[in-house]
Amino acid sequence: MKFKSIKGTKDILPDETRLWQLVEQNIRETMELFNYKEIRTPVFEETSLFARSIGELTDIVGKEMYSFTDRSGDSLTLKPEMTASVIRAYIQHNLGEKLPLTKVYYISPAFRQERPQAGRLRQFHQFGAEAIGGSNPEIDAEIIALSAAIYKKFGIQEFQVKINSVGCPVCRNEYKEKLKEHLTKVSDKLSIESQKRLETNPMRILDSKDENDTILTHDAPLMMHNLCDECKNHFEKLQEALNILGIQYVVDGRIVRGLDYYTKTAYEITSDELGSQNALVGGGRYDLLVKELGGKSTPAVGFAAGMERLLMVLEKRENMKTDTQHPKLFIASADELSYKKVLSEAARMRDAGIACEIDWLRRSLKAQMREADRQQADFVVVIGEEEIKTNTVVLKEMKSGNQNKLSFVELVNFLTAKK
RNA sequence: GUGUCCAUAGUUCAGCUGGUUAGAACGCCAGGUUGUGGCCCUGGAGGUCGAGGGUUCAAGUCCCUCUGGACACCCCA
Repeated sequence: MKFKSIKGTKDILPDETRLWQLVEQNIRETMELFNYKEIRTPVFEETSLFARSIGELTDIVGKEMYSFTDRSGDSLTLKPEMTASVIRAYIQHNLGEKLPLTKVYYISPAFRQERPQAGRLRQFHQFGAEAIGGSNPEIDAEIIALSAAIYKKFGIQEFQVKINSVGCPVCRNEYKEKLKEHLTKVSDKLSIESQKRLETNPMRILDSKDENDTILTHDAPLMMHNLCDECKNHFEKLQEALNILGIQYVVDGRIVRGLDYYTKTAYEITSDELGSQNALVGGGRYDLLVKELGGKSTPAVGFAAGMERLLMVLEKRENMKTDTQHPKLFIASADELSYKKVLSEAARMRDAGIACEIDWLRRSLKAQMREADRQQADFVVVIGEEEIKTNTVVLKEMKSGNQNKLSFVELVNFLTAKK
């Protein structure tokens, strides 16, 4: 085969789009229930936007982003996530001046050049929300509640909300030293991967998948036990708010974030029904990002979730039957001469807002009936010499097989009433 | 980036230790009373056996490389 979709990308075929539309619609409804408004940003941005937000040090930049140079020599990047783009738009359009608290949501493709595996593609789709301009822990709780509400709307109950606090620059730096000191004592017993992490990102050792690492770090200090007064208070108030909102959660001190702009609340929603990549949602507070990207210091909190992962969970339950798109009426022609009348009737139906289909391949009547059945048309009319002469049609209801005679005018009225 | 497994019709798969024109089911097309679908019956189309090299008298079947897929590690914005 000459052309194939790029590694790690997928076509969403006509048989699948109905489900996607339904899922998107449910996400929108829930977002709007919480009064978040949709924002759409371009698929590509200046590379430096992401380099800046992610931090040039990590090997994400350059290694896992789709970056390219355009003809004017500018380095551009297909967005690997939405938050940076949303914040860029927030700053660029001074959204904070119109509204002290900006609440936006998105559904968007994103691109990362990683090795594909279960729940991981190179072009994937994210939905998420950001609340920009508020520092109160109740907003963090709302974001968590909103993300959980979306899964509940789909009837998914089997997920875990795990919360943690990653502190702020003040308490986190102190904590990092303490952690490093602790881990260095057992460094020779850690996995090779974790020994490397001790240099690059010691907090990641806490969520290592190596069982032995987990045992070795069972008494390691956790950020949540080393918070400054302000962060500690925020974390307590968050839990209070979650209790009021009736959100089931567990505190998991091993949830970490790799980037410095994250502050205080960090949370994940995970599912056992996914593979190794078991996170449905990742989110939290990022009070330092707006300023980092050139805006004025503005607190913000948000979440991002994977569409494909949501669909993976949905596909495991059979109750997700979607009503397939189908024409209301199929107009068959009995003979070659009547084809013109079929065309004009189809146009008349569509003008009247009645979804209709005809046979474009000039097949036999039998084949047309088969086609009407396959298309799941509710009704079929056959137009031939007789019908044209008498100005009537026989309307067949496919489900029952019943047929009755109508004039062309009555046909439109009948079907309009059936809409 | 690393590892394991995999790659045959549109789809799901069969093809034994290498041996004549590569099969099945479903799907698709056409017929089975000349103006009526589903079920059933009959027939048909459709495959450079992922690509390229090699071993052999002979390769879908063995070997190598590449590409792609699945899963895990890594990474995780």
